[in-house]
Amino acid sequence: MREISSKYNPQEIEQKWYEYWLENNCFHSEPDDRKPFTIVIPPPNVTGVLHMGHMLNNTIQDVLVRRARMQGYNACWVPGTDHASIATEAKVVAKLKEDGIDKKTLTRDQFLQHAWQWKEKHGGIILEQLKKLGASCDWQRTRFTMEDSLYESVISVFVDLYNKGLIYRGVRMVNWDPAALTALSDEEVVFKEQKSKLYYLKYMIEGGTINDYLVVATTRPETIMGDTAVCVNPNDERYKHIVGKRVVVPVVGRAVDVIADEYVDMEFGTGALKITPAHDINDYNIGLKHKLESINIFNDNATLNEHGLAYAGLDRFECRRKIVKDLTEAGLIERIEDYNNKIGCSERTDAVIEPKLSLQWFLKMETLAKPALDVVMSDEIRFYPNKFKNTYKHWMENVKDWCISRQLWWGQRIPAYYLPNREVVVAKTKEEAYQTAKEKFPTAVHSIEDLKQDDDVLDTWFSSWLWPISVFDGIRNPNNEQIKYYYPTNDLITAPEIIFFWVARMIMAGLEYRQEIPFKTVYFTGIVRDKLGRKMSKSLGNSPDPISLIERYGADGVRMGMLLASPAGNDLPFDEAYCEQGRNFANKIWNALRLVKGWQTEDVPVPSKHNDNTACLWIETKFNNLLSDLEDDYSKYRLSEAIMRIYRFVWDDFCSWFLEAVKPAFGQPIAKITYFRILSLFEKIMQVLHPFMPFITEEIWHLLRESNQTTIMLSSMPQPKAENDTTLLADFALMQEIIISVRSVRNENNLAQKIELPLFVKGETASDFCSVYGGLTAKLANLSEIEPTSVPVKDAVSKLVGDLELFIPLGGNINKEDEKQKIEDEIAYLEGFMASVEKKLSNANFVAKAPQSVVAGERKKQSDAEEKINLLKSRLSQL
RNA sequence: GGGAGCAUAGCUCAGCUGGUUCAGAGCAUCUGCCUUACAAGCAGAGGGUCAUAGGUUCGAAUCCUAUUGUUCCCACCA
Repeated sequence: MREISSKYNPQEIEQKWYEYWLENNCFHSEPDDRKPFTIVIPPPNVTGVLHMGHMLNNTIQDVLVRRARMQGYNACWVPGTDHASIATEAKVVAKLKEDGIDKKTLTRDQFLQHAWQWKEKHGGIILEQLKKLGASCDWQRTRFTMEDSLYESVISVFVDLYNKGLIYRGVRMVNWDPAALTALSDEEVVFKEQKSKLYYLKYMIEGGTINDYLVVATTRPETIMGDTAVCVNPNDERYKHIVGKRVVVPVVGRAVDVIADEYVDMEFGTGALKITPAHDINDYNIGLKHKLESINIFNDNATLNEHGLAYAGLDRFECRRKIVKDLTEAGLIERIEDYNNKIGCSERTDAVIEPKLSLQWFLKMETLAKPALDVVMSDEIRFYPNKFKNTYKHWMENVKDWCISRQLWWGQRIPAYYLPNREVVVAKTKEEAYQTAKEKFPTAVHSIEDLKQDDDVLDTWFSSWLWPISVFDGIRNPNNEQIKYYYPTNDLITAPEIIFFWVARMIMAGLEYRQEIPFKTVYFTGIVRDKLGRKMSKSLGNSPDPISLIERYGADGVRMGMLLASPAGNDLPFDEAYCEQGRNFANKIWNALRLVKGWQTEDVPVPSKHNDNTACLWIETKFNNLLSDLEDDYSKYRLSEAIMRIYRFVWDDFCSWFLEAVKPAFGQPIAKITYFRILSLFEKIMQVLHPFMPFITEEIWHLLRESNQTTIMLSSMPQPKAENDTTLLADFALMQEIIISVRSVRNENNLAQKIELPLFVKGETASDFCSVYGGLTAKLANLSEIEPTSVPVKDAVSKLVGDLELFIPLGGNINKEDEKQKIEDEIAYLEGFMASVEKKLSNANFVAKAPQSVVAGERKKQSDAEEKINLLKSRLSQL
C-alpha cells in the first residue's frame, strides 16, 4: 500500500476519531436494561490546567470505562469540575490585585461577578484538554459543583445535618490562613521543615534582684505580648521554688503567674514554657485548664493589633525581628540557638498558619465515621492497593470534627440567618428562615430584613463529598431514575493524598444519604515523579506539559507511556522514554497493518496451506491465553501488566513470529482463507488494545475491513475460550528454540542472514518434527533443507535443543577447537547441575519428606542431564 | 514521637498458598545487519550472593526475628 506512510502519524487521526465519537454520541449514556458501569471523575479545579497526575488518573478511568463499554455494560463516565473555593478565590484576588483592585473595596456581589467572569474565561479548559487525551466522558453530563442543582444539594444537606444536630457552631482554635483570611481544616495544613531559631528569653522574677530570672525558650518571641503565664513541670526540682511566684514578661513589663503542669517537657529548652493561649493550641488547652486570660495580639492578616503595644501594625515576622533586636539591646536574651522545626502552612496559599480562636461551623464526625469505616474494613468497598485500608482505619478511628466554614465568598454560602437577638436560624432560603424565626422568636423579628445571612461559605469538600450523588441529582430527588440506575458507581480512581479530604467523606455521605456505598472499588494512583524521584510540581518546573507530550508522541503513545510506568499504588517515575516506547509501539502496529494490507490474496479460495494453518492455530491459541491473562490482570487492577502483556504479544508473538511465518514470498499471494483468519485476529487484537490506545485501534479497525462501518468502541470485547491446545504450544516453542539456535549459529560464525543453511535433526522425535514443523522452521531460519538423521553429521556445528540434536554443516568454516570448547563448557555446567541434583536425592530427609512429585521431578532432572551429558560426550569424541 | 509500606539486572518493576513458570519482563547496553511492513526497525548476546545478619525447614527471593537504608501517613513538642 503505497499510500500508507511508514511512520504512523497520530495528529490528524486522533482529531478525526474524537470528532467522530462526539458526532455519533458514542460516549453518551442513558438508563436502559443493560447493567450500568459508572465512574464519576474526581472533579479537577475549574480553572486548573491539565498536569501529569490528571493524565495518569484519567487514562486509567478511560481504560476501565472503554473496556466496560465493550463488555456490554452501559458505561457512563461523568465529567465535571470543582469550584475549588479557596484556590479559585485566591486566583481571582491575585488577578484583581494585578488590575489594581483591592478585594476589600468590593461588595460580595461585585466580587462574585468577577469570580464568575474568571470562571467563564478559564473554566473548563481542563476538560477540553481531556478530550485530547481521548477521554470518553459523557460530556452531556458535565457538572460543576457551583451550578444551581449542586448548590442546592449542598444547602439542603447542611440544613438536614443541622436539624439532625450534627452541625454546630463553636469557638475553637482553628488553623487560620492570614493570606486568604480564612479558617482551614486540619487536612488543608501541610507541615514543612524549616530552619529557625530558638530564643532563650529572660523573665525577671517579680520582686527579685537583677540575677533572679527564669529563662524561657521560644521560637516565637513576637507572641510575648500575648503571654499570660509561664509554665513548668511540677516535678522539676529546679523550679519548685518559683511556682506560684510571678515573673515579668520582658519588654511588655506585665507580670504573669508561674504555674505548673505535667504537660511541660523538662528536657526541652530550659523546662520552662511561656503560655500564650490565644496563639498556640497547646497553650490554649493549658489556658483552659488553668483558667488563664487569653490575649489576642494579631489582626486577621497576622499584623499586630493594639495588644502589640509598640509593635502594633507590624507584620508578625517583622515584629519578630524588631522585638529580638529590642530584647537583645535590653539584655533580655540569654542566647539564640539554631533549631529545625516543622511549621504548618496553608496548602493553597503557602502562608504560615496562625492558630486562631474563632467562631466556626463544625460537623460532628463520630456517628458518620463509624459505618464508613466498617464498609471498608469488611471489603464491601475494596481499596487497591490494599495497604490504604490501614491509613484509612487510623484516620477514621481518630477523626475529629470537621471545620466546614470558610471566610470566603466563592462557594456555597452558609444558610444560617442571624436574628437581631443574636439567635440563629438555619433554613434553605431566607423566606423559610423568616417563617421559622417568626414561629420561634415572634418578638425578635418584624420583617425579613431583620435576618442577616452568615457571611461565610462552606469548605469545598462539603460539596465534593456529595459528588457521586449530586451529579445524578440524588439529593434533591432521591428517587429519580438516574440516581437509581447509576448509583452506586463502580470504580473511583483517585490520588491517595485525598483519601481523607474526599474518599472517606464521600463514603460517609453515601451511607447517610443513600444508605448505600458510593462506589465498589477505589483505585489509588501513585504520585507522578520526575526521573530524579522528585514530585512533579509547578514550583520545581519539572513537570512536562501534557499537551505538548501528546503533540509529540500522540495521545495513544502518552497513554501507554503513563500506564507502562505505573503499577497500582506505586509512584510513577515519569520519563519521556516511556512515551517514546508507546509511540514506537503504535508505529509497530501501524507497520503490521501496512504489511498485511499489502498482500495479494489468491482469487480462488484454496485450502489453507499446512504451514499457514499451523501458524494460525498457534497464534489463535496464544491469543486465547492472552485473553485469560488479561482477565486476571484486570480483576486485580494491574493495568500496567495488562498493557505490557499486550505489547509483548503484539510485538513478539504476532509480528516477529506469526506474521513472519505466514508472510508470503515476495510477489506471491496469500490464500484467502488464511488472510481472513489473519484479519479476524488483527481485529481482535485491536479490540483488546482499544481501551489503552483508542485512536490507532479505531483507525486500523476501519482500514482492516471496509465492512467495519461502526466504531470499535461499541464492538464486543473478545472473550477467552476455556480450552487450549497445550501440545501445540509446547511443540511450537521447541521449534522456536531450534530456529533461535540456527540464527545464533549464524551470528556466532559471522554468516550473513541471507545465506541458506542445511539442518539435520537427530533424535527419537526428529522425523515427526521435520514432517510437521520442517516447513516453518526452514522458512523462519532460512534453511536450504531440513532432514532427520540417525547418525551424527560430520563437519557440522551441533546444538542440543530439548531431546533433539541439531547438526548444521558449515563445511570448512567450522572451527573445531571452538566447538570442542563450547561442548566442554556445557558438559561442565551439566555436571555441576547433576551434582546438585544428586546431592538432594542422596539426602534421605529430602526423599522421605518432600512430596513425591518433587522427588520425581528431581529424578527426571537427573536422567535428562545424564542423557545430555552422554550425547555431548559422544559428540566430543567425534570431533 | 506513633504507624504503614518498600529493598530482586544499569533503570522501572513482576515473581500468588515455600519445590520446573525460580531467578523473569520492559527499557537501557553490547555484537551483527539499510533483509522488498517497520532503523520509531531486524537477528543475536551479555547482565542479579534476590539489602545485611540470624532463625524455621529436607528445601527460602518467598515464612519469622533483628539491623541498615528508603518512602509515605499520622501527631499539639515550645
